[in-house]
Amino acid sequence: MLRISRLTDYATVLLATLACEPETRHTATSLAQRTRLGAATVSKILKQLHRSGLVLSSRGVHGGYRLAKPANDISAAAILDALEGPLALTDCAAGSGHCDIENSCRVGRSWQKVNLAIRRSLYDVSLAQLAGLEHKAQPLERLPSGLRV
Amino acid sequence: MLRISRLTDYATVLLATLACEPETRHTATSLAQRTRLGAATVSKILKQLHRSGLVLSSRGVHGGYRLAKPANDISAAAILDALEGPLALTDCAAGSGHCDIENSCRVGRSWQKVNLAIRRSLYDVSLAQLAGLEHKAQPLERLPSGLRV
DNA sequence: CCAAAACAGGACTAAAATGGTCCCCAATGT
DNA sequence: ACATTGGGGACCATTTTAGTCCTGTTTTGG
Repeated sequence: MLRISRLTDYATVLLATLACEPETRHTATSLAQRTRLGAATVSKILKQLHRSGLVLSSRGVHGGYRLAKPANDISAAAILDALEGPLALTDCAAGSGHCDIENSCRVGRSWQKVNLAIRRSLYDVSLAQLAGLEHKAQPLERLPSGLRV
Repeated sequence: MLRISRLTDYATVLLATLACEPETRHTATSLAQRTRLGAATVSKILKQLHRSGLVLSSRGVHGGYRLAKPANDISAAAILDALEGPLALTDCAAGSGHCDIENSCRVGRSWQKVNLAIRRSLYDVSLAQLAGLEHKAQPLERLPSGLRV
């Protein structure tokens, strides 16, 4: 139940690897070797992370990827968002909205609260923590306006 | 991202409907009409809820379903568990365990913390709240031993 | 004792999401 | 130039999901 996709899991591993050496450039190939994931898959994920602004990239002979921000400033929620887009817990919450049922709509509203609670949990975990680089607990970026889990 | 299945959403609607009249028996057919969901689908969900012990059923001419417990004692987590089984946020966490990668394992451990935080959020929402029958906030059943989100 | 009403269990199928691979293009540095 | 590396998709196989249907079983009432 309520699982994140495998790609998102991989993304976390990749980001954690980057977080260990934030200064150096890492090519998709080298990251694939380190993590034992398929090269094509790794590349795909990194592209996505780049689109979402979590990593910086440079092309060419000495190109590669590195974190766009300190690992402390990247939340689990941001990683989830990057890979799995702005979906909500329920269809109803996603907003396309043809919620015929009176009763269900009350329910739908309540799921939003759950959404929010979950999202808050995700915001409270940083990449540094996920990577085990944690030094001490530290206040993280706060929930922005749009609330979707 | 991180969405619950549609069936689980339906289940919530059904349970909310039952919660409105906890004393009376409701047939699958009548619930289907009230909620405008397919009769077969509703039936399937109710059977599952029965297997999980969230509703009581009786057969025969005047049979039907009703809540097994007060709506305040049914948590969102219990509903999720009933419909989506004991899966975890990540494969790694689900435990079949051939986590080759050193790095990822550290990550996997950390996802567990996130799991726990999310699960706690889900335990703190009752069916009564989801159904909008809430009177006042009230301490709910506490997290049992097994921790999986 | 039979028939109708309801639930129980599970098989089956169509549709959608997921994960993985490949291909061709653009940039960069030697 | 050319080798290297990322960028953007298309594409396909597999799995998951959701919905339906069929064949019991239990209960009640006539």
